Amino acid sequence: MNTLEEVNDFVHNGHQEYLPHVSIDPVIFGYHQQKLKILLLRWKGLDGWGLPGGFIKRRELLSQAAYRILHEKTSLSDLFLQQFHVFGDSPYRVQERNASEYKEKFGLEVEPNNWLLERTLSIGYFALVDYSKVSVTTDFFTEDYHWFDVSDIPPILFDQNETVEKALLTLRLQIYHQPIGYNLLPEKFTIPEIHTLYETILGKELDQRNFSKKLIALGLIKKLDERRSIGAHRSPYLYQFEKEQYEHALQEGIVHTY
Amino acid sequence: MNTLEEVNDFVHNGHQEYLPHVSIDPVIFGYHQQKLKILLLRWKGLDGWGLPGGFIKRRELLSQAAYRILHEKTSLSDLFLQQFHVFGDSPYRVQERNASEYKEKFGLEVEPNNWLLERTLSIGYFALVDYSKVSVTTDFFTEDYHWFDVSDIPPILFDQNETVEKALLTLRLQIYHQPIGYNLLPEKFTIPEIHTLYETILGKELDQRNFSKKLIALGLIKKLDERRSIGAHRSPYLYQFEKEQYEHALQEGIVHTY
DNA sequence: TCAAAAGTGTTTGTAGTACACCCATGT
DNA sequence: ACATGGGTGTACTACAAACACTTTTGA
Repeated sequence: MNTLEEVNDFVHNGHQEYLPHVSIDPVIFGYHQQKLKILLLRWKGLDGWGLPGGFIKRRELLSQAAYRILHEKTSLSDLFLQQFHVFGDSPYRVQERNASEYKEKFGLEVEPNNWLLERTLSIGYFALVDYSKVSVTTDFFTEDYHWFDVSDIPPILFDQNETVEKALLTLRLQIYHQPIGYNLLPEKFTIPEIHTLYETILGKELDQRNFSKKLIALGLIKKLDERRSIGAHRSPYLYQFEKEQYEHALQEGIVHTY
Repeated sequence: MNTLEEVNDFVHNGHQEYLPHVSIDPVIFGYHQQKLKILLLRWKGLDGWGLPGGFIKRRELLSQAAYRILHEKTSLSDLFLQQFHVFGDSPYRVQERNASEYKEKFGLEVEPNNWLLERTLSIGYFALVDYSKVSVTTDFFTEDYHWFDVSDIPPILFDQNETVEKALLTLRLQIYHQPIGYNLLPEKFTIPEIHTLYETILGKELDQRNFSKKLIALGLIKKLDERRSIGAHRSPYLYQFEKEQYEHALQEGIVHTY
């Protein structure tokens, strides 16, 4: 959606293609330089950062819509994606917006009963992606993007700070019952890397010996016969996830601590 | 919504009061005679059982809408209510319905672009209620109600069997991290009662000694100086939930098994 | 040879699990 | 007195938690 013609078509006829009143707002987590990051877009006119949301097509399955939106923004197709909450309690979201806002901010003429002005519920998804493989696509409404450290998220649009908070909370809870990491790490990784990832997500220190013991005992990872050279230090072994064990644990859940 | 006038107003003008495309579908759990039950309504015309769903008013908070719908159907105000999933993947829900269906089934004339014919996403909530305090209200669309044993749910409307399944799964998972029972049991209850409740929800046997030990150790319940007379047997002690501990555990979560 | 990071085992404590007998009550 | 369900304590086991020193590597 880049030409003015496309944008106008979306604004004036979008309700024929998309369901009004419901949006999908993905919180995209990536991991880079030992920091957990979230991808935000800079919304033109609104002068603020926001989640890379989108709408559901009228004949599209909900889960397909979520994958499509993610793919459109990040060009990724291999990712972990999970619905976590519907947001519909923010006073901001209950109020409908007015047409003059659109005129001012985007320079677009919008009729007073336009579908984009109506109240919208937000379905929150969180995604875990390989930071290095993401290439972000911007469009008419978004002029920039940035990976923000989760410990340093700025005030963002509408009630979306709440969405990010809840996504992080869900991720932290889930890590105790499901393996996480397959989509956040490269195919081959070292123990110190996954160890730091878990510490970063949970925001606390984990004993290195107990941690690796646990992952290996659960059969989630296996040691390879390769090492990574990291300069003036001992070369750590590379590991891979055991795909079958990992999938099984995803399905069945695991009960444990780290 | 009982008079024909009210019904016609809802069908033809409901989209002015309610958000189209989104419904709330509550799975209401009750506990009676050592069985876990779900409340279903008999939908007139559709000739089938279904969840007691409803729509969200345009200026109403999502959580308020859920409470209002529950209250309208059960006349309860003290209950545990929690959102658990949005359903939008059923092929049935993607197809829009046609007007002749309404004519046939309800005897109502409906214009072809009526809001009720459009695709609807369903927000699943589950509720835990005191069976004995529920008094069900039916209306024009619903002619009867029934509490079904969870092990014996009939095929129900649309994709709602999936909704019930997922609600049950969520309940079973949650019972490991949160106390449950406050809304399913009367104020005073015996150990064998709550023990059977947990066995019923989890669908497996729990050692009676370990179970009561655990609940007491967690400080969730306290023994009263009363007993219940149960006929030709030893009278069991009555217990009560420790409200503060219980609330605290609800907030913070508990990590344990039973 | 030094600095920085990786790698590895053992002990201790706690909590889950398994298990069986006596007690109270009404008929 | 008997049938039925209620109530209680202990021993074992497994796993989480705590903890420190040696090895590798490049500068």
